[in-house]
Amino acid sequence: MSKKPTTSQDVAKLAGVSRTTVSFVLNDVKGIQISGDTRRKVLKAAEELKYVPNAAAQALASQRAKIIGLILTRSPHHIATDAFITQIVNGLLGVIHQHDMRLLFDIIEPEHQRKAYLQMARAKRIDGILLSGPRSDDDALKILGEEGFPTVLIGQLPGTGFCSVDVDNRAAAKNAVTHLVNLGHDRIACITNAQPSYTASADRLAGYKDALDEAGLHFDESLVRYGDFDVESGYVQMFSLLEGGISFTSAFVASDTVALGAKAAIRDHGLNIPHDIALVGFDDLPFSQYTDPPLTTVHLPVVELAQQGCNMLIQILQNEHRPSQHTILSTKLVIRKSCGANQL
Amino acid sequence: MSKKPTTSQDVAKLAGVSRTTVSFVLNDVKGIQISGDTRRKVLKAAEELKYVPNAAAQALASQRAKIIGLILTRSPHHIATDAFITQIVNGLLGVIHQHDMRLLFDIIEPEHQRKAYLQMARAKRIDGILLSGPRSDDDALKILGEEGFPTVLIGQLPGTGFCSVDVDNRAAAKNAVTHLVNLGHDRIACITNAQPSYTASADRLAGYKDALDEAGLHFDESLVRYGDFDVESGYVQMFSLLEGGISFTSAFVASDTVALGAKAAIRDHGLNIPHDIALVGFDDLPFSQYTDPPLTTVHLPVVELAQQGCNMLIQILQNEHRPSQHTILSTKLVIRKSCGANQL
DNA sequence: ACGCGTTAGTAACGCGTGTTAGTATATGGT
DNA sequence: ACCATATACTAACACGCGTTACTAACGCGT
Repeated sequence: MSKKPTTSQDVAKLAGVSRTTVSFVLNDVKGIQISGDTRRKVLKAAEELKYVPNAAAQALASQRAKIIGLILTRSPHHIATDAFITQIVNGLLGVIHQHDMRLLFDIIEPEHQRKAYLQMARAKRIDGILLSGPRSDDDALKILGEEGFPTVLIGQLPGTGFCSVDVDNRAAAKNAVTHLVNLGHDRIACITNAQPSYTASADRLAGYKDALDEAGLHFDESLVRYGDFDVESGYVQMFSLLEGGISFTSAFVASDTVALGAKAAIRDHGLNIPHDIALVGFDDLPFSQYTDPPLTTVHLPVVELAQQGCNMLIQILQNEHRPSQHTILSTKLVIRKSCGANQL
Repeated sequence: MSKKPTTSQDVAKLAGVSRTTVSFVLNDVKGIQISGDTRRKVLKAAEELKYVPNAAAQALASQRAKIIGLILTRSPHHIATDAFITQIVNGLLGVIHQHDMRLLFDIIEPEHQRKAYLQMARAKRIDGILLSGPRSDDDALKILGEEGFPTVLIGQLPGTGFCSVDVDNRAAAKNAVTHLVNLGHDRIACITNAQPSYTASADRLAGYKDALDEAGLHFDESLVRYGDFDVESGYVQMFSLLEGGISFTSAFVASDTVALGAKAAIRDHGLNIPHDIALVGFDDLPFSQYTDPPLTTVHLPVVELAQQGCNMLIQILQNEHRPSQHTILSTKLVIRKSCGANQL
């Protein structure tokens, strides 16, 4: 059967030193003198016994779990089609591994178990939290802030003291819509990526309005629909627009995933992209350049967002000071064929 | 600043009982008699102090971390476009939450840090491992088996004693290719989802051969290409086929992601799907029904795979016995338009 | 011989919880 | 009146490690 795992005591015994010395050597503690001779003995013994320190004991003694938590606050249904997660996790793991930490991943439904990540924080199961998709009506998050728990938002929550990493959704959206304006469109529909309680969603819609304003175009409420993260919502909302009786020649869809659904609806109406309706998305998901026609969209530096957010968090964990930093990464409009600009 | 977190000792003091009693009450220990009166006192005190047990201390004392690890053994590059992860995680979290556990997520590059998850297991950072994409040349995995660490594979590794959850890739591929045969195709190309060292990839290719055999068709090596998880590889390999000089009227691409790239290559050659080339994919990713034309593909019950795998793992963790169980879930061919069967 | 700093190492406590073995009080049977 | 048994709780140890405070030995100048 499975014998007892080896402890640092075993290593100490084999090396002929005290457990303290083993700890000093293996952790390479500064300001402590250990002769090269015993150092080698300890390392050899540890190697021989294949010693791996017990994570729980280490965490308990050192008060650091060496785990950071990535929390998404969306319903599982919305997550299912979210192509970001993969990229976020990817960016994160790179940084996390560098610091010899691990990633605890969880999805919290805003309605149900809002306090789940509060628990994890209080239980010290995780040293810090990276929270994607923060919502203003999240009181667990508020408490986290009051208790001073190391937290970094991917996204933003104005008026709170949280560190955050984000893009300028509003400016990016404005830029995308202006591109359509410049192509001669004056009736531009809009489908958001989500309900407006998500700040990113509200900001992108605001950017859409900004572009219309600047172009002197009338903002028509009946050309606006609210997506809900997933492909179906894009299909449904675009369908609704097309049946709405209000004509339009182009659409800004604030999410590539939602745009995929919108595209299908346009096709099912026998219309051509970009000839009948020019389409611009948002996010630049991995598959977006392979749709037919390839989707013009706003490139979101997701991997960098995750990396910088993670670096910020780790910095907070190391120094105790926390300057309430806000980083804004830049986006870029990627012009492909769905907008009609690259026709030939 | 942040005051000291409350311990069970604090709860005990406030409730006027011993720490032991607090533990008994909060853990609802069976076979121990506690009067309803003190039980209430303890619960009230815990509530009042917002007591949350320290995870590390619990883990150390109980020898159970209440964390299960999801390990993917692929390079980050391959992960980036993997649309499965989201679904796997989703299925997993549902089950994990039911058991009051958490998910540690990690991606291990086979080349570099193969032993990383061995470490996590030995450190008892995780109670069990769910491993997706097992490879036969993974010696860390072998050791895990020898040490009897609770492990469930999503996928298969014949000849080892690991529990596993999988689909019958071979039969599913055969079924998909037979569908093309029945539509009258006799020159059917094949692009695999990955290198053949991944068992799933080899199995799907074998299924392709099976279908040809059964139909009395000649297996032509020059109609086979090897994909590499991502969209680009599909583009490149389909390009190679089209330039190969060997004519074919249909293709079985053993991954929807790879098929997306293949589709783009076909389009860039000015060919029509399904008229010139009928296409069948594999996986049924969320976006596959929204491609143009919608992709005929083999539906993989990813969420169920994750759920059943997780249940299996938790069962192993609870009972000590481990029957080396293998579950095979069924797939289903989803016929859309890319194969040409639903033309009208 | 003595004092003093430096080097090399250790004993012992604390982290916060689970759990076993044991104690004190009430209950019931003869 | 006496023992046996159930009830309701607690003292004390264990989990494995980090870390502080302490000691022993050694060198070196006076």
